[in-house]
Amino acid sequence: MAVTMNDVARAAGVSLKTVSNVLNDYEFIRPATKKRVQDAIAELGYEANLTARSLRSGKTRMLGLVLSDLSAPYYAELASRLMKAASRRGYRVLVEQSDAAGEVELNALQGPFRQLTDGLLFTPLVIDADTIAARLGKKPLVLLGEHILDPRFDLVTMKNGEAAAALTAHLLAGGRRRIAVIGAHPDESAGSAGLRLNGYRKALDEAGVPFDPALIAPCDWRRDNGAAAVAGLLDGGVEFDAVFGLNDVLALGAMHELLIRGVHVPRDVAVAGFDDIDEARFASPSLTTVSPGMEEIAERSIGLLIDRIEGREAEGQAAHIEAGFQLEVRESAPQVS
Amino acid sequence: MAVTMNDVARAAGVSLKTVSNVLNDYEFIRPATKKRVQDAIAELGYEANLTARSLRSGKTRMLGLVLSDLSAPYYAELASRLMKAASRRGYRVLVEQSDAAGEVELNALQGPFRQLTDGLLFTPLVIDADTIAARLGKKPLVLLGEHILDPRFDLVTMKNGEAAAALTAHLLAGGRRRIAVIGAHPDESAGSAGLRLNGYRKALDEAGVPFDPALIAPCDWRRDNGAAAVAGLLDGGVEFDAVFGLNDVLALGAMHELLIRGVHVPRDVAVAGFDDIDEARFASPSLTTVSPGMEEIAERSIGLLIDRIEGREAEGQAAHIEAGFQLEVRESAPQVS
DNA sequence: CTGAAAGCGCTTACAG
DNA sequence: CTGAAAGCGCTTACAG
Repeated sequence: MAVTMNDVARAAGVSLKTVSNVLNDYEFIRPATKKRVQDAIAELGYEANLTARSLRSGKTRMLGLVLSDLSAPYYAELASRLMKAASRRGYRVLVEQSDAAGEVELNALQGPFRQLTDGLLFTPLVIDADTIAARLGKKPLVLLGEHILDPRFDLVTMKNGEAAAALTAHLLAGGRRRIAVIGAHPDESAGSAGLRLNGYRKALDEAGVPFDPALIAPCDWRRDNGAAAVAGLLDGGVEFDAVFGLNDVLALGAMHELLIRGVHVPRDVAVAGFDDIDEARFASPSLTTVSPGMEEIAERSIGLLIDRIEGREAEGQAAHIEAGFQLEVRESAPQVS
Repeated sequence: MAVTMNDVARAAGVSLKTVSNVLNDYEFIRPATKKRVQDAIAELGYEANLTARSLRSGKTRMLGLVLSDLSAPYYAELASRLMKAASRRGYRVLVEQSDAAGEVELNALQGPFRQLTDGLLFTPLVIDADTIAARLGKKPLVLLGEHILDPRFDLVTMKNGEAAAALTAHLLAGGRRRIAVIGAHPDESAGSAGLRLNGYRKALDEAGVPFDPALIAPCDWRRDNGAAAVAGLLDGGVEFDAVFGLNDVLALGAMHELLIRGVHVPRDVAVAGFDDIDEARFASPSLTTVSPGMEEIAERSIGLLIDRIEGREAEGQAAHIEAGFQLEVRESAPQVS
C-alpha cells in the first residue's frame, strides 16, 4: 500500500541501509548518494512508518502524562505547556486521567500506557513511593508535584511552603488575623496541601498570631468544595477575616459563596488562592494568588525526562528541581486592606 | 527481554496461533487449551506488545484530537470527556494543539500524527473543506464544531443558531433592548461565531427590535478579548443594557471589565455567555449561559468515529449530528431583570 | 562509505 | 479446533 523504504531504495538504486542512513542523518554518506535518496523520497512521497520504527528501536517518542483530571484549569494549563515543550523537542504527550484512582495509577506505571511511552511524567495522588519503586521498570519517570519526595525519584515541583508563607504574610500585613484555610488534607503531610498548610503555620508563628484549628477546613480541591467549605464555616459561626484557598478554584468557589451571602470581598473578608490560573486575573474581584512558575515547571520537567530517556543525564542521582514563585497581588486581597 | 507470545506458547505447549486465538477471544478454543494458555500468561506475566500488534494489524487503537488550545476551558472540558468516552471503548486519545495554525492542521491530516491514530476528531479553524478533502486519505475523520458543514464529512455539532436565538429571546424577555455581541468574526459565516450571531439577529427580528451594527464587537475568543471589547464599547460611548459573549470566557472577561468600571451586573447591564463551562456556575454573579450538550457531543462523536473505524457504519453517507442544548438562567441575566 | 541478512513481536491467511 | 509459515516496515550489527 504505502511507499516503503524498499521502494525508495529501488528508485534510488541503493540498498535499504543507505536509505536508513540518510533518514537517520548518518554522517558519512557521499553527497551524490544522499541527494539521489532524498530525490526518491520526495518523488515517491515516502513517509517513515513510525510503528515499524518503534518496534525495531524500542522507542516511541511519546511521553506519558498521568494526572487526575484534565478539565481542572491548573492541569489543563500545565498539560498544554508540557505538550508544547515536548513538541519543540520532537516528542508527543499522551495523557492519562487517573481520577485519583489508585488502580489507574498502577496501570500507568506498568501496563500498556507505559509500553506506549518512552518516559512518564507522573502526579501520584494515591500510591506511595514504595509501590512506585516496586513497579517502576527501567523507563525513566519524573514526578510532578510533591506528593512524594523520595531520593529514588526525579521530581520537579514548586516552592509550596515558601510561597504559602509569603502569601499568608501578605494577608497578615494587610491586618488580617483570622485566616481560614480551605482545602486542607489532614491525612497527608508531604502533599501540596500539607506543604502549603505548613507555610501558613510558619507565617503565623513568625507574626506571633496563634493557630486556630477551627479555621482549617478540609476538603477536596474542586470549585464546589470551596463554596461548601465557606458555607460550613459561616453556618458554624466561625469568625474569619480572610480565606486562603489552597488552590485557585477553591478560592474562587469560596469567593462566590461569600459574595452570594453578601459578605464583601475584600472589605469583610480577603480571599487568596494558589496557582494563578488564567481565570484568577479576570475574576471579580480579581484574585490575589501565587504564580508557581508553571512555564518553568513544564520546561524543566520535559527537559529532564527527555535527558533521561536519551541518556544525557547521569544515572544514580535523582534530581529535585524547585521552580521559583511570585506573589500576584490583586483586588481580592490588596496590599493595604 | 520481555516475555513474548513465543514464551507463552512454549510454556503452555501450544502453537503461537493458539496463544493469539486466546488473546483475541477467538470462539472455538477447547476450554482446557484456553485455560492452559491463560495460566501460562498469568505465570509469566505476559503483556502483549502493542507496537508489534499495530505494525501487523495496521491499527493503533488511538484517536487523534486536533483543537486550537487545550488550556481553553471549553476545550479542556471537552477533551477530558472525549478521553473518558474513548477509554470506555478501549481507545486512547492523542491531542494535537493547532494554535489555529493552518500548517499544523494540514500536518495533522496526513503526517505522522495521522499515522499514529486510527481516526481523527478535528476542529478545523483555518483550512477549508476542499483542502481537507484533498489530503484526507482513507482513515475516518469526524469534524467537531461548525466551521465546515459539508456533505463529504461526518460532523458532530451543537445547535448554535437555535441556542443563541433562545438566549437572545431570554434577554429580550427581561426587557433588554440594546444587546451588545462580543466575539463576532465578520469574515466567517459558517463558524460558531457566525451561526450564533445569526441566531441573535433572528431573535431580534422576531421581537421587532432593530439590529444595530454598532453593538457588534469583533474579536478573538479569549478572556482578555472580552474585557477589551467591552472597554472599547464603553469608551466609544455606545449604549447597551446587555452583553452576549459568544462564548463563556468572553462573557466573563466582559463582566469583569463592567464590574471594574462600576457598572452593576445585571441591574445596569445583563451578561450572558455560551458553553456552560464549570466556571460559569461559580462566577460572581453566576453566569447565564447556554449548555450545549457537551456530554452528548463527546459521547456521539467518539461513538461515530469508532463505528467508522470498525466498519460498523455504512459508508457513503456522512452523518450530521446536532446535540441538544439547554438555557442556564443564572444571576448575570435572571428571568426578570 | 555501502550492502545483505537477521529480527523486533505480533496477526493472518492457509492447511489440515 | 490447532499448527507452520509468511510478513508488517523498519534498524542494527556485521562485513567488506
